[in-house]
Amino acid sequence: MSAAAPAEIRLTLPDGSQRTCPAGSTGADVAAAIGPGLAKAALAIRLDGKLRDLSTKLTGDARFEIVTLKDKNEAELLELIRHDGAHVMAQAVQELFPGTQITFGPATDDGFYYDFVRDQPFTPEDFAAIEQRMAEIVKRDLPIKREEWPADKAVDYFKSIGETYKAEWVAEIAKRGEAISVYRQGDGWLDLCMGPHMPSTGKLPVAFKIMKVSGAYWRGDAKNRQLQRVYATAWRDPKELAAHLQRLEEAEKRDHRRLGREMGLFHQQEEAAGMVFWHPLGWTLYRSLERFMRERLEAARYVEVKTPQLVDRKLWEASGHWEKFRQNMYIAENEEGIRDYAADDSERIFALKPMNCPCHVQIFNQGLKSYRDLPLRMAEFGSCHRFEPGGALHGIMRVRNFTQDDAHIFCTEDQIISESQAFCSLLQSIYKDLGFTDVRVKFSDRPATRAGSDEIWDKAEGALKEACDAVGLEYTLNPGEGAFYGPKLEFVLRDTIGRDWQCGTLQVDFVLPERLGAEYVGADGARHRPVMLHRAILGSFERFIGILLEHYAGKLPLWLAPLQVVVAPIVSDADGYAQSVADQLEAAGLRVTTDLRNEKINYKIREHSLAKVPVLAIVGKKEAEQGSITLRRLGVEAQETLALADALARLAAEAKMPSRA
RNA sequence: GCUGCCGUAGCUCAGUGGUAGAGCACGUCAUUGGUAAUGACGAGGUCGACAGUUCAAUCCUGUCCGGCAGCACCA
Repeated sequence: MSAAAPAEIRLTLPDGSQRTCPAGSTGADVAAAIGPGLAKAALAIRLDGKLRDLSTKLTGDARFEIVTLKDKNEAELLELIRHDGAHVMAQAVQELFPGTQITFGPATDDGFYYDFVRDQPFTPEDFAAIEQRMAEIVKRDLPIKREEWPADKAVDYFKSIGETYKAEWVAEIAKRGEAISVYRQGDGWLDLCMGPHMPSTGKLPVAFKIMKVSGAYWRGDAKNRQLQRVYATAWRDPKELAAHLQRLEEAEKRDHRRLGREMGLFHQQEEAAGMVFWHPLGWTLYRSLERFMRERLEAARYVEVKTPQLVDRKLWEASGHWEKFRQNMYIAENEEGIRDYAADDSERIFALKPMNCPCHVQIFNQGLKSYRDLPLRMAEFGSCHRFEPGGALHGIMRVRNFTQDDAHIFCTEDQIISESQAFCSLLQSIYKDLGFTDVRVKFSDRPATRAGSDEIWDKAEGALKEACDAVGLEYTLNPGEGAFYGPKLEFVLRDTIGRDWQCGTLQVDFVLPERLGAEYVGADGARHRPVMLHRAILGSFERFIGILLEHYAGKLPLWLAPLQVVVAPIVSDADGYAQSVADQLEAAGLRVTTDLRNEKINYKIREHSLAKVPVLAIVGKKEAEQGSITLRRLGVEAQETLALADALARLAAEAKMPSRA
């Protein structure tokens, strides 16, 4: 501390009041001065809005806040708790399993994990023991103290205790010139950490649970050694923990794989791993979505095409996919001697298309294009095959055969901006109609090695940003993560349990037109390269339907529901009337069936409710006599008896596909 | 692909070194019942595949296939 430091410093508390204390006091001192209750509850302080250790020495005037379990900044508080939790778990594991090395242990959205190095795998049976030891460490109430160490001391220390990964990491931090801080928990155990932390292990709420263990690569690189990642969830109190576990259970109920079975939409089987067998109802849903997309694309002046599944490798060589993407491609080689005729092209090798772009360029290249033809928006619901690694497959969200709502916009450089804007606005309108307003956008800009001049990149990056701004989409930056052929936007939706899935995308491409020789004649009479915008809104029908199912927990909006109405008579005397009601509903454009089985109405309601049929039309003697129907909505006990004509009109209106506003 | 776990009836799951069980679903019969399960009876499985150990394997071992979670990769 410099000699000029004032003897007294002034703290401004959250309520605006001011308080003075001797310079060099700690947060804990101030808390104690305010009151013993607060001193006990204090977990950390906030100095000018920044979270700090309670033991931080106060050296100047500042806005000052004491953080307790009641802190209003829930996210920051939880992170503090979880970060401590990670350390407590690490200590517990090292006490229980000597010889285990520690590496990284950050907080996550619902808890924390820690990556360990240990030859023997952790098993779910170990979880209880670890939890118990953690609770014990909490009970020991070990003081947590920050220490700043010179880098070489830290390297030597971690090496001396066999923590080679920590030593490696310290060396790296030191190289960047950053300070090395360690947090000591009790007398012996310590971990390299930036902090902040709570003052002692006793402050950690015993509201954590170890959830799972899995492999994870050191520094996130598959070439490195695989570590064991132990995940835990952690909360402010046991009630919150219980609520979280409850949420997970609920999420499981809306898992798209489960709903797909319960609703009779699709199935998958090992003879076609990573592919989808769409059942009649599932395919109806698929087609509704397809019809919706087709209408929107037509309104947005796209033209639709269809291109081959199997294409000679020559095209993939020209496009660069053969070199860059071959390990993900299904290659069809001709087996010798299986045909009883001589095939002209038995020597040739074909591959199932993993992407549609090269095929679209082939269409573009037919006939000489003029600048007057641009922008040319070429759409295809293109079925693509990619040999995805087995561990990546996930229901219908990550498959090996999927159908992209793909399109390529061939345009001039000057049109990038307007086309990007038009696309973002189309995308946003479609997401909105499908019920998604919480869309994450990631913007990836120029990577270190890239094609195209800086000038063009400036233009392309600017266009993508402007397009987001124009329709009010906020994005986060992924610096340097763009493709080598151009910058991109990724539109990400989140599934039930918080996993993110990329759906839409917009990519500017300066390279493929070049590689595949696309050109147009400009106003100047000379030939020019068009720019290609690769874009998708749903991403793939398969993934998007999975997201839709989870988003709505199977309770799809009426226009998307594959089976919209089931007409169920209460007694068989009403069968004839039920059939006539169904016929009229069908004539009004609804997807409807009857349930004439000899079952009680309770049974029928239960069954169709479980199958997520949105509307049940119940008819008994009363309805048959009055010419009415009684409607029951999915998940709603209330019923409503309407004149048939009214019901028909109402349901038909409700079942209308959203069209361009 | 990597790590861990898993694969028994259509589904959800018990179970055992001596070739298997429940609930629901399914079929038959009876029941005509006003808003989330009517009852009785019946049929269903080479226990994922292939090898090995064993007198004997659904169970133990190995390999493969598939699934789940995470990592890596990706729409």
